[in-house]
Amino acid sequence: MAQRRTARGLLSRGEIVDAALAFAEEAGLQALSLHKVADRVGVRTMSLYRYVRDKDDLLDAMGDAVLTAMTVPEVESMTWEEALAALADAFRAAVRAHPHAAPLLLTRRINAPASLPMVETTLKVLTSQGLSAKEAVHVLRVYIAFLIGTLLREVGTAPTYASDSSALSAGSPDALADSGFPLVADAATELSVCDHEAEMKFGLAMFTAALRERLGAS
Amino acid sequence: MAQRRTARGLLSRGEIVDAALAFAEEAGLQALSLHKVADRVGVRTMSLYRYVRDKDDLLDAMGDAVLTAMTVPEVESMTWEEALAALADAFRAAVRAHPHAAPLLLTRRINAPASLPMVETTLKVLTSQGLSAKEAVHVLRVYIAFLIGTLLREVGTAPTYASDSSALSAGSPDALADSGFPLVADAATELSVCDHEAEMKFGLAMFTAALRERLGAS
DNA sequence: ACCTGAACACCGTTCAAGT
DNA sequence: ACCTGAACACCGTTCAAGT
Repeated sequence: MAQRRTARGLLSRGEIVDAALAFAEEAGLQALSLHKVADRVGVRTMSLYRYVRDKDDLLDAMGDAVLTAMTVPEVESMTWEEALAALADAFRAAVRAHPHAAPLLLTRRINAPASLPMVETTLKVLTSQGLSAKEAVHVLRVYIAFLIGTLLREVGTAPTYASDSSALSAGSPDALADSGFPLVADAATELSVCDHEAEMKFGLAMFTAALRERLGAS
Repeated sequence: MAQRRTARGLLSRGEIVDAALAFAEEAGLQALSLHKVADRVGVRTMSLYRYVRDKDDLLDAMGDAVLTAMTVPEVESMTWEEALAALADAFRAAVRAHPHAAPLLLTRRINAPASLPMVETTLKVLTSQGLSAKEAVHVLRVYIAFLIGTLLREVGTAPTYASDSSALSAGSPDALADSGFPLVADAATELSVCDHEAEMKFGLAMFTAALRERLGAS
């Protein structure tokens, strides 16, 4: 073991985080343990503690890494509508690259510097349209809340991408049709299918419409 | 122990779920274990397995219970704007009643029948304004994504309601001002404060504006 | 039918010890 | 400085056993 280590060079925080991310995508986040990560990295569990304060610290670092890997688009030459769509796309791509790790950045406190490039660019788009810093922050929060809710739904199809089209609520159309709720029954077919990309586009269109009105009013 | 049991009557799934919810609010979700729940209920760990398949099954039941406790408002006499606001309010109240358990219903798959009353009422409001079942489902999903993202932010101030005003991203205004991102620095004050109720209202207003436009167009 | 004792493999984390 | 062995209290879960 010590040999394999020296052969590969020193252990590092980055190597540990990468191993943890790889493990999470293979086996799921619940299966992740420091013991398993250590195994994968070829080291004994306790060695991790030189690079990682905690299991929680590791989880934070994983979320951070996923967010850092996001490529923030160049928005200079775009309309604001295109820019917001491109930002959403880039965020979605980063999340989909690590669906099992995604909850770490979607649900843990985003206090990471890693989120700032995206925030900065979004604020640039919004303020370039005449919003004040204050208004831009409110609009940013609505935008992010929508993105998080939408991506959580997409990625919350937790176990290993079970099926591509997943229900909003109860499983089968039949269960919904027999639920005893007339409008749910009417919409059973629609409710039991979810095209994540289309839903994202639909929501972005609503968001854009609302923002356009707000911009016009100012 | 057996005495205490028979004195109180039989153990039940509901009693276990209630104890688990109470424990989660006191000690946090990460501290929740079947051993601790059993302790609280006055029983040995293994007794729980007669009422609960799994720890996961218990967590599902907890989320379900929180959602079931939601009082769906009577919307008959309201405008659709008021109805959507009342629904959001009711959902928010249910979530805030169990902030530590909230992630269970906000991030786990909502396949629960418990969500159907709220879905039914929302669909009623939307279709009453002339939306087709299909359109109503799309709009519903945007609405729910926004609510989930927003409430997750509010409640994600995880540990025991640490502070009422919480940051979107990096902690202190100072850290944001020194982040090297000019627009983030400009908005540092706004970014470091978050009035959750006001943000919810702001987002609902945007959602309502977008929906109004969509209704007018059809 | 309902609860328990004993036991399992596994977990996060510590501390003192090796090189 | 970096890694490890031994050990800790605690997990989720099982199985066979009590009443």
